[in-house]
Amino acid sequence: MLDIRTLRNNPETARRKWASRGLDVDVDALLALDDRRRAVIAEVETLQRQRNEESKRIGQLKKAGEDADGAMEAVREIGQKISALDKERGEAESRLAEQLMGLPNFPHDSVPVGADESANPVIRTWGQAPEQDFEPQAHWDLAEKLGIFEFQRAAALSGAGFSCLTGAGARLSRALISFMLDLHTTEHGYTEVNAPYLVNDEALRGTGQLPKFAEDLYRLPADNLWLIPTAEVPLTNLYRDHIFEGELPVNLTGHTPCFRREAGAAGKMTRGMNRLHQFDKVELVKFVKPSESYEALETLTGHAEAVLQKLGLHYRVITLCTGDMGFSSAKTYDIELWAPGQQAWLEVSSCSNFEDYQARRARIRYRNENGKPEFVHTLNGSGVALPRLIVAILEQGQRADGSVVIPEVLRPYMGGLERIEVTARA
RNA sequence: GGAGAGGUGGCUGAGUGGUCUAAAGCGCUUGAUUGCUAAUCAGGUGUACGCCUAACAGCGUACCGAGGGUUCGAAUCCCUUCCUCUCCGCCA
Repeated sequence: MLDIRTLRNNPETARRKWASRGLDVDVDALLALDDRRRAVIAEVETLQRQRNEESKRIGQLKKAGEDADGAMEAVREIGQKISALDKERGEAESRLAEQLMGLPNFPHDSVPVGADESANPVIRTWGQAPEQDFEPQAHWDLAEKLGIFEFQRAAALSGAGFSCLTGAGARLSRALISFMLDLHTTEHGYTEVNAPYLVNDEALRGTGQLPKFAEDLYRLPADNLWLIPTAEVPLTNLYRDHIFEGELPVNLTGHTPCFRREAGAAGKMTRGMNRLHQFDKVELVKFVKPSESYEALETLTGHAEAVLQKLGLHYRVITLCTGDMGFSSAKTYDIELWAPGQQAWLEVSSCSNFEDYQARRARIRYRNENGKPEFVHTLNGSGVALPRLIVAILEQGQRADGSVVIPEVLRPYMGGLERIEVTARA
């Protein structure tokens, strides 16, 4: 959520920032609503002051044994005015808050302006495509031969969009989770968190999924809870309503499954493990002072890249343009892995600086140099998502005979296994 | 799931209708004093919003888990709800 005062002070900037995201926002209407809200507040508070003074006087009169009936009647009338105006105040405040909650963050000035993903610049590429003097297979074909996925059986349980890893596939998944968590906790300075997978409305409002994106989420109506679409939600909201007292920066990492309805994904690349309703992910979350957040975004992105570098995987980093950025973000880098079997780049991580947008919604603050509470900046990024990482390991690591080489850093987590062989299926 | 107890300022904890603009203690902080430390004394010590501003200055309003109600007036009475603790039951 943005600060209404920012809009008040710079309405033109606000219009321009939202326009760069393709939104035409009626800023004047918002400001008019804000004017009315403040006028009502001033009126209510004046009346409340009168009531306080008069009530106190009534108490004194009664104590002195004097007649207070007239005064009581007068205060009763004030009270009636207050309740009428107070209702109006509540309406004005909640209407303004709802409207602000529904508006996305401002893009940072360094973000390239563009309409859609075709305007996302590639800012660096790491490694190179493996030399494969054969026609590389897509992972869904490889998986079949390796006997490590059970798509059909998963679909029988839960429908399309669910995967089931078996044998070396399941172990690979577990190995990757351990490897990534170990890396982030021992070399990158993150604290590991094992957080709830079910959260309430308030948590989802804090990070920006609600109220606008309910259709992307799985909901449990009997308990009024939602399945998390990313660990960002529980990890960031761990510090909802908190004031940090000098312990910043705070860095959290955690592995969770993620649940997404993918309501708008019809027709997109959904074969194999490219896009699932449930997948595992290791997430990175940072709480930092505002002055440090853009430096922290570079660091965080580097931590996600380190995972891929240690695994020896070819990837690239792009900057999302204004039209392609997520709702709450001020600046986002996407990391994409090369999938030779599909001749495609697959997004495995999205690293964002939300500035104070989430912090204001979730009321996450710290004490600045003057001891005054101020909103922190929050960041997060996948470090990284499992399915597409496995896709890239399989497709980049495949050999002519269909076997797949396990990256060296993973072997200790795989009981020393060096390759997954085609004969693996029982 | 059943029975009971409880949620008050950074912490402990008083407060059952009108100087509560919340006692006291601890912590923190400023100053004084004693040659250092310590001790003692005096003062200060929350958050949000609004008004006014050069101001993180001043004035005001709200906030005693949350929401609603009664009342001239609510931390205090009533209702709803969330959470915590204890005991019992069930259970990985």
